[in-house]
Amino acid sequence: MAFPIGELARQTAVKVPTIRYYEQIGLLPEAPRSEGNRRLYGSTEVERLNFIRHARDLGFEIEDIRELLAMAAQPQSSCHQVDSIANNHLAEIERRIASLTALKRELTRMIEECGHGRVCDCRIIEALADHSQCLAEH
Amino acid sequence: MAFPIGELARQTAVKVPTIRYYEQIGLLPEAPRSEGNRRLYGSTEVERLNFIRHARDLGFEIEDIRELLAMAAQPQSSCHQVDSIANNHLAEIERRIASLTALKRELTRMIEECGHGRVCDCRIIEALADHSQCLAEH
DNA sequence: TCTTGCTCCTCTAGTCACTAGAGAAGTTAG
DNA sequence: CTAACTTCTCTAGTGACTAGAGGAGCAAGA
Repeated sequence: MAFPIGELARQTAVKVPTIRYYEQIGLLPEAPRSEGNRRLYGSTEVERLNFIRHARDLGFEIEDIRELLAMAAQPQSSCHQVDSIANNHLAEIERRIASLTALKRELTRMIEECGHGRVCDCRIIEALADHSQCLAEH
Repeated sequence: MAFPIGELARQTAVKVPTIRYYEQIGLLPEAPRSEGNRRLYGSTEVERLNFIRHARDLGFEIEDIRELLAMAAQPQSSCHQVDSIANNHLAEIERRIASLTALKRELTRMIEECGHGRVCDCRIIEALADHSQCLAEH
């Protein structure tokens, strides 16, 4: 029933030091200890840690996850707040995609214009140096 | 001709503590000082800092910028390395866009399935909790 | 000349989410 | 009994800044 931290790490694909870190910041409750002072876990912790890992994979921040866990613990309450966290996160992701796409366009253009010659003619260096080329102005 | 750090900050839109930080890590050379120990700058520093800021805006890491600056200082050498840094960076950006797009898809699906009712029926919480829904399996 | 308010100085510590490493102690297999 | 492995605690490092304390310089107005 009870297994040590390495086994929990294997079952959830979360590294051992990360699990200890999550305990330290209170994302996981303090684990009961064996006689030899090792942390002991059960299936509840596997579930909780999987929840955390999945949310992290999706890019949620630790504080978001803290809130999501608190809400998941109150199944009778409205999921309006859950929805709002997820929607905020989606908006943030969309912002990041848009900004990265703009960067990609600019970089691609810079690279295409580079004649692969000497640095003194390099369009990449030039584009970076030239104040007037900054992203804000596109 | 020579102006203080605040003026450099204004001209380049880089914050004062950031400029001092760049000097500390050697991205900017140590500035000469006035009698009252204030850093003094000229147009050379404006150009260098604009280059740095633009590269940072484009998402280049400090170490990349260090290399780009070193190359820009040798205008007779080949720009092959410049091209390679830019291309690596472009590939990294494309990876990030792809990964964010996958997250967006997953999040959108989760949000759409959420019936906006109680937490006990919330598809978002469920999707996060459910081990089998993890991204790796898509 | 004095004061007010701004800018600047150095230094330390905090952010986020871990990751690395040291040194000691418990556990398991042969 | 020993060797190899896992676990323990603790500290410090990562990247790229940001915040704050406490003190000094400087420019303009009364």
